[in-house]
Amino acid sequence: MKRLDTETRQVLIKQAVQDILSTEGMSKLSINNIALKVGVSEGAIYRHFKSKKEILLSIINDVFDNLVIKQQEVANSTLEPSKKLFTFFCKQINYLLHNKGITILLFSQAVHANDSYLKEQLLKVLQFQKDLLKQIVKEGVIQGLWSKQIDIDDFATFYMGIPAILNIEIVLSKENFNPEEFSNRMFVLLKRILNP
Amino acid sequence: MKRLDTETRQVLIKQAVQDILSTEGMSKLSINNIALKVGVSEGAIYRHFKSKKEILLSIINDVFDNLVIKQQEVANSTLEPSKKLFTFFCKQINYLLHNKGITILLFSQAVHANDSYLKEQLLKVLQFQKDLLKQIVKEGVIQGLWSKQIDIDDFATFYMGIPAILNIEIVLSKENFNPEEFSNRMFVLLKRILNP
DNA sequence: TACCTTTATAAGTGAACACTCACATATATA
DNA sequence: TATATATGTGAGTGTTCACTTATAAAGGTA
Repeated sequence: MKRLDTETRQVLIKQAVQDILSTEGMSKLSINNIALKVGVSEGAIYRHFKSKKEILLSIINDVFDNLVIKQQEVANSTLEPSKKLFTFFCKQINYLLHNKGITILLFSQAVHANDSYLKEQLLKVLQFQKDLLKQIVKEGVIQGLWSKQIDIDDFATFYMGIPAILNIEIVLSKENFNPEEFSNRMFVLLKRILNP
Repeated sequence: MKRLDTETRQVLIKQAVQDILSTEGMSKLSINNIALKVGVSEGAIYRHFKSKKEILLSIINDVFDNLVIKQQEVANSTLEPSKKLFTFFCKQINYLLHNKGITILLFSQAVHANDSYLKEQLLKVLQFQKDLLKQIVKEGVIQGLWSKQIDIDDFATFYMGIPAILNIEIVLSKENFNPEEFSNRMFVLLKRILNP
């Protein structure tokens, strides 16, 4: 068997996990199945991660680095709020669609997880995103772009329903699903709420 | 051990399942745990349901009889569309809050389930509700109550995000969560989309 | 070349899982 | 009271699970 250093193996293991999640689902995510997909023995998995939980935590960390931080950059940028919101939204939808395994992990495991620390970390990602969104909307309202009447927290809660429902739509995996179109259509509805 | 007829036992078993789901979560839903909660042996469970899957299917059937049919009555009633929508929405939120176990089952197991028939049945409930909602909105639009510009299917997709996100909020189980208020707040946002 | 660290495997461990079955007995009916 | 049936138990089944361990050997370094 070809030998690879831990860092390379870790990446391959996490890719296998995402692959299994998006094609076979949460219930098929066993160490045995991961090992099969990577092409090594079960024991080899434990050479690079100390437990199954550690693999999932590492993936959540990647979501933070690869998505949430990027969204934070958008929120803190000098773009006008309307453009910010759209970019923020698109980044999220695109990420979810190109990382279906992670989506299932985020929105299903947050509920299903029996480990409280893992659940906590998953919910932290969702909460962080919600807070960034509130920051953007607040700015738009202050600038007089959007209605002062809407409750920003309610809007943010409402907004988070879109990725949540997208998760279900991904599982339904409709053949004729167009992510670009989905983003635009949902954004139209979001704007209808915000507009004065 | 006190003996009860199958129908009574089935109800008790299903209650135990919902109880476990809402307090311990999906991962603790084992036959052993159900039997413990009911106060019988594992074998006794199989006297009344032929498999674990059959228990879940029976519960989904109850959701149809106790919620979806009631929502259909609302949709087909002579109430004005705005009142229909509010009643429809409240029935759903109330049901979800008083049957937290079922909510977790609907929105998490639909994604997590490895059994395709079970998944299908869960998604059928969600689809049926979505169709009823579209019927109500269509009526309101035709009557000129709501904007002709909104895409009814998009609105229905958007709407389904609310119970999906409520599911996550239920798991977070915030102490100061007020269902009545939540319903009203979310409904305000829904109306903002619909209004011309 | 000899040696050492890292990466791998194969064969385990015990626990949990859904589910079965021989057998027991409460309860309804004859 | 005798009998049949429905409801219960407890000790199994085989499978899968996450994880461990003894051992091997690849690959870099001396």
